[in-house]
Amino acid sequence: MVTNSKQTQILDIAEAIVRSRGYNAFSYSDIASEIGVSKASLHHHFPTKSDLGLKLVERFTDMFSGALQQVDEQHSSCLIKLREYARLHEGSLQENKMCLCGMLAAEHETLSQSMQDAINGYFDGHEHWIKRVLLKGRSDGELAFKGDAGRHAKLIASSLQGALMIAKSKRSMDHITAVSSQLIDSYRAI
Amino acid sequence: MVTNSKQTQILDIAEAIVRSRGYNAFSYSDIASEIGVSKASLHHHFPTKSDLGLKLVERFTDMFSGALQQVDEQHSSCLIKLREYARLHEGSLQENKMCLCGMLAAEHETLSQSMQDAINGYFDGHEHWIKRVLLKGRSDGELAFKGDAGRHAKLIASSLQGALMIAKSKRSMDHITAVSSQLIDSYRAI
DNA sequence: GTCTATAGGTGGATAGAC
DNA sequence: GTCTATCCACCTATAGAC
Repeated sequence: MVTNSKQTQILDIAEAIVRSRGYNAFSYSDIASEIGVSKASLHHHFPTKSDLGLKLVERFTDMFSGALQQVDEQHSSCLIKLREYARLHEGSLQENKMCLCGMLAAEHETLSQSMQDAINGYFDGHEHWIKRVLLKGRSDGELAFKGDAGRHAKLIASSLQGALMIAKSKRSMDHITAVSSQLIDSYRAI
Repeated sequence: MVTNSKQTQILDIAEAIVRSRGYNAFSYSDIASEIGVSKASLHHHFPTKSDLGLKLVERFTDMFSGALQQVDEQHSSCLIKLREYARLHEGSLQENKMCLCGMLAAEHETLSQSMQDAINGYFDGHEHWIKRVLLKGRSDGELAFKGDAGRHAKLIASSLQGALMIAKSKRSMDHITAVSSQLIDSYRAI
């Protein structure tokens, strides 16, 4: 895939704004003034705001999938995989940004059906990945937890999304690192 | 405090809209059409949107404090207190609504300073309450967890906020109940 | 692909009559 | 306290020239 530089530039700026202020608080005008083109030009690349929003979600989902694949390739330890998963969220807050899909989940009811579906798909993918890591880690004796792995996966994904939201609101790296490291500690065997 | 019925009515409707669609996706016009008054009348009661928003947060914080106080009075078991805390969040989703302050935390950067401060105060209060319950529960031998109670309090508050957000997005009571009950299981002694 | 111009709508907020 | 009328800024989106 060749990265059309103009579209990429638009998506980059749009993503940054949405992740810090939300979908309903951003406009084509914000992007236009930031990259120095007219609003009409933006409509040439993304006819409607919903088109742009959907691309944002798809690109973010792909990006995160790639990151998780890299984690899978670079680490065999499931404890470390889990820690890397948490760190991906911590990194988000260093730029004072939420997870794109976490932000959009809050605004879910105001979005187009296609965006809603894509967002839910994002979370399903996360739960699936975490569940797989948990099961493998437990059978390896590296992770310890009681009960259904799927429920734990939901808990882990939810914790990090909630932690990001609260930490961003408090502008507190301390909050996200506390939650992140406490979470890992809770699943470490021994 | 006598409840001025008109202001209460306005706040009730505003809260319902914000908790389902968010602060930036709601307008005086939405409230006006729902209760059958003009926008100008609303401005008489709440001069600016930010005034209205601040009252919403203050009222919600008071309401939740009252609920927690009731939990403290009605239950001596810290395990049950914790479960009741989680249930307060589950109840929210039954009307397909987020926690007011969770929703506003996502939109935090777009809000007035006074609203931002009030929202952060809400979360501080929660962490404080949970931490106290955790410490008492552990010393009673009813709850079990390793490490700092403050970090666990942050984890618990974050989990439920995140679970609400994802569950609402998926319209899945299953998601919030899974997280809620898994969370309680994790802190139960034995 | 980019622009100017503009349409058509809605946002929060105010003036002033009743 | 409530209304109508109105202001002005901003929104998403389109038309049509270059």
